[in-house]
Amino acid sequence: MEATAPPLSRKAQIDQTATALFRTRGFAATSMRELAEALGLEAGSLYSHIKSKQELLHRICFRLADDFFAGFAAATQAADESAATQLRYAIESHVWVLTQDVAASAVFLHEWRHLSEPARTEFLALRERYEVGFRLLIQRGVEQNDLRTPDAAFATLTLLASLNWLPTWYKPEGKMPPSDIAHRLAEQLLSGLRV
Amino acid sequence: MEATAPPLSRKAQIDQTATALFRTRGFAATSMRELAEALGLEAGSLYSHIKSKQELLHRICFRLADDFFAGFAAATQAADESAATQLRYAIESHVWVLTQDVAASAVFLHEWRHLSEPARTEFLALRERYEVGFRLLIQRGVEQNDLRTPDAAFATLTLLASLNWLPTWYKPEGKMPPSDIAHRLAEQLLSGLRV
DNA sequence: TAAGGTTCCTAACGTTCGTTAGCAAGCCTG
DNA sequence: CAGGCTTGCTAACGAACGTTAGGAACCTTA
Repeated sequence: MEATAPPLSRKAQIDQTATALFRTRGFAATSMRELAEALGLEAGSLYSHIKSKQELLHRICFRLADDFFAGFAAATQAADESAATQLRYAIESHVWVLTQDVAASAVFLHEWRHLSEPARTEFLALRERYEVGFRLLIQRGVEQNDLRTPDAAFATLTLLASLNWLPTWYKPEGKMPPSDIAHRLAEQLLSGLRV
Repeated sequence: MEATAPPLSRKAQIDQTATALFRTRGFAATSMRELAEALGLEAGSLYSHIKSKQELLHRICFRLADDFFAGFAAATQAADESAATQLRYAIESHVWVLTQDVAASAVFLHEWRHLSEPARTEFLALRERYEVGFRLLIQRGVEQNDLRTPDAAFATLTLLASLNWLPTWYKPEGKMPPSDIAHRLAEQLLSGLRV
């Protein structure tokens, strides 16, 4: 546990404020003047720290992509675990990353379309690769008779959909800690509703 | 089956094109000049048919809200059905509305935040009311021992999340007809993945 | 004390934005 | 054929946009 968080660099403060604004207002509807005012600056001053508005979005999106991949790699590195168990770990890791920075997650999930090329194409390729990781886990789980689904690709999409809706309702100050949320989500998605 | 669709009024054409642009570009990032060009018009000409850009978004969002409520009402009117069965019908209705106009659905789900007040607040109230409808079905299903979940509110959110992700990947020209998608989604969400 | 980096300012640039005004051609209805 | 509705144009409005230039404080390090 850290006693006090180290003071954020000015650049990090800008990233953080931009993330919050991009989340609530959307990237296109957030002006640099709004962002500057939220930081107590004039608009032009921002450009002593950043190169462009686009750079802000790029950093937010790709930093989170890194986090998701790192978490997935850690969740699936234990080769002696069953695919179903690895899937549970991957789900919990995904939820963990989402809850660690809900604002950045929301931007990651909804504002990537405003990335300019070639970043946008690169981003989509990363997302596709991440989804494939989940799909392979589900397929292996089916082969090992631990999971059951008529269509692994279909199941993957709905599973990630359920997880990715979380930033729209999750409040960090809520009663349920992220670990509980992760566990409950994994349980429900793996077990369904039916008796 | 209709032999030929009636020609769309100019206003309806504008709505349709605006929906497609709002979906792919986002509301804020779509200019009236872009919209006009997609229709083969000059920007000023649009205002012979509509009052404002905001009006376009308003009509798209609230028309779809009407469709969702109408479908839900039809799905749950048979009082002799169990809650679990009504839930299945409601899921299938939801998927049906989504697939009938994927572009409008995507706008409905992602661009409502750009509604100006008081429309935005009104919209959120409608969405809340809709979610309550689903939550009550799940709760009744649990009471009737047809469904099982530790937290009905939680289950409702993940269920709608799975459904609402559909417009991001559904292609109308795909092989799977909407009725199959609806059935499969309902099956998976009610049964889960586990053997 | 000198040098260099960090931080922020004012002022302005060219562009694009949503929207309006005024006008005109074509159409259906009487 | 007259009236009005639909449809579309050109031209322009004030405002807001992202970004840049040039300068001035301040802090740290040599």
